[in-house]
Amino acid sequence: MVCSSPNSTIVPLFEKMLSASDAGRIGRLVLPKACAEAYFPPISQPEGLPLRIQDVKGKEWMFQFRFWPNNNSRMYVLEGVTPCIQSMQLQAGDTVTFSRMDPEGKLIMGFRKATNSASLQETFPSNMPNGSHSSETSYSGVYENIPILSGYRGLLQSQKGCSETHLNALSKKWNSVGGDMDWHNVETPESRKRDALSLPPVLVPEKKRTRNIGSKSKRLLIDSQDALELQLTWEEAQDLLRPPPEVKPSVVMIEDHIFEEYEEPPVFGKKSIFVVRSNGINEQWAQCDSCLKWRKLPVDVLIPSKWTCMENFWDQSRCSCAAPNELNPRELDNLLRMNKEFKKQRLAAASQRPALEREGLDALANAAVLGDDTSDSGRTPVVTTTKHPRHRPGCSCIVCIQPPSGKGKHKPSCTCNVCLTVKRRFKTLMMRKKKRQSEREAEIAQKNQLSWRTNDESEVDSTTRHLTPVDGSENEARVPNELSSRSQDQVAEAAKGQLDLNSRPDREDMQAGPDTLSMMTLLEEANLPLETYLKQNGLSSLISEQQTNSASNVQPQTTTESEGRQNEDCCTASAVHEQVGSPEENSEQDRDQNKSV
DNA sequence: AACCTGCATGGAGTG
DNA sequence: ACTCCATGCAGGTTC
Repeated sequence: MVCSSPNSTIVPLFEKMLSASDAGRIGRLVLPKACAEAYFPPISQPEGLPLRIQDVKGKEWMFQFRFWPNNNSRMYVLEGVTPCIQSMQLQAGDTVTFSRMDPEGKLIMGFRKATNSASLQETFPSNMPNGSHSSETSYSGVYENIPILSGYRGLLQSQKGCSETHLNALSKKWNSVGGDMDWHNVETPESRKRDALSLPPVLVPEKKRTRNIGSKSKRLLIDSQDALELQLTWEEAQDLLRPPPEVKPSVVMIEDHIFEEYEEPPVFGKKSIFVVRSNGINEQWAQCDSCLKWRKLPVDVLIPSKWTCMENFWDQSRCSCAAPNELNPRELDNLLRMNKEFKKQRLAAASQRPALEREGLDALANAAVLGDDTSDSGRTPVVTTTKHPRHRPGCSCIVCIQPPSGKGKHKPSCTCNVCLTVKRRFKTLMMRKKKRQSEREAEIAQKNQLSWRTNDESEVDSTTRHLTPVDGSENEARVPNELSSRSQDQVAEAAKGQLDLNSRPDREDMQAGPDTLSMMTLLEEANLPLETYLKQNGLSSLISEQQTNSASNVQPQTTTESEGRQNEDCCTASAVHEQVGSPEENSEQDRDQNKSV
């Protein structure tokens, strides 16, 4: 098991699905070029250099990181991986992940078995002190996959082959509306058990299929609308996940948040409908599998996938299929209609989310959907709070507490999670805007300087310099510090207050360069007056609050720190998002330099 | 013969 | 047209 000092953070770098040849006996793991160049030490000789990588059990492996010249390019490989692959019992189709422990810069290798419920058994380094965990159980690991597919066809595509995997990793690990327990899933006998219980690994007996598996997740494109539907289907599936009966979770307290950890995989429960009566009373309705009558249940009960009136322990008068239906046809119709309507609206809203909200305001949009839905209230407005697994009326997570359609009665001084998040995210937007401006200014200044500066290499800025390929000997000497120095640069960058607290690392468009549409949209949004923004998001009640606050500009660092504690969904991921930005850019610079040399 | 090493080839995706 | 990368394969080395 990987252990780190309390001040260490584990930064997911990239992941690679093992091809047949990667997992084969040759012992060569082909690395995505961009990832190798961005995250591993630069090498200028084909021989490369030895790389020490620790696996999740704490075992250290020494691989040869090298490249082959190939078509005027390079093909990066890790040699000698066979023992490690075997140790992890990996095969073609499984995924290995590479992370870095900062500030030591130690490389860490994890893996994920290829199954249909992949992230359930993700095995990652534990002990991520600065990482974020939400209050969800490990079931949310499944949910974590959803954003990856959520309407961003480009997400699984290559972004120069690198961030594809990176994003994937980040989004799985650190994106977090639903929380993140992947990091909990350290290799344990229990997780092994989970492996055994999960769906079988993708079979890869034939060459053709092997190619498909190996042929990069980036090629598994998915149409955005399909993805949305898939997401909803997934979400619906999450509603059905229940803790296994008779299994007591172990409760862990981390930074005042209670985490329930289950050793056993979830079981499927029965779909039920939640209703809030006009008098404010919550109800849960479920349908008997035998007589198909609907029965009212206490809101907090979880029923198994097969459920009949006989098991209606909460209402003795209706614990038999012979008992009359509690709902008249009209009520039932209304109930079902509302539920259907809700789903439809959720789909529509998801596909029309504005760019700004894509930035990370999904939760707010969901709130709007919920609100619209309730506004369409019949006698029995349906308020489904099951935004992710096991959410029920009364749940106080950030998703469930959102005000209906933003028409909430939140006061300017409200300090609820939603209000804080909205305020904070607005501040982030403003910070970004400022950052862009200062960058532009710096750029102009730099251009001016270049006009009189010579091309003396000693004047190349450190970021560029440390990524410039050097000769082998220098390479070797630099190895131990290379990664950590990079990470320190990144940390320093983050410390300058350039964290994007709104970042959704799972969204490729946010990871792409500043010239992407979404970034432009973001900037445009940032240029909007706050009032406009708040109104757009139905949070006009916050306007006055913001006006009060705008005078006192919050220190970025402070924001970041408090963010980490307050908000489980964006801080860490955002930090990483920013962090990876530079290596990637640097990598590009590096490559350009290579060509020019 | 089996394994290792380095390069070549070609499918697939991108711009 | 170009890049990436999975995999093939020839030649060398080791058992």
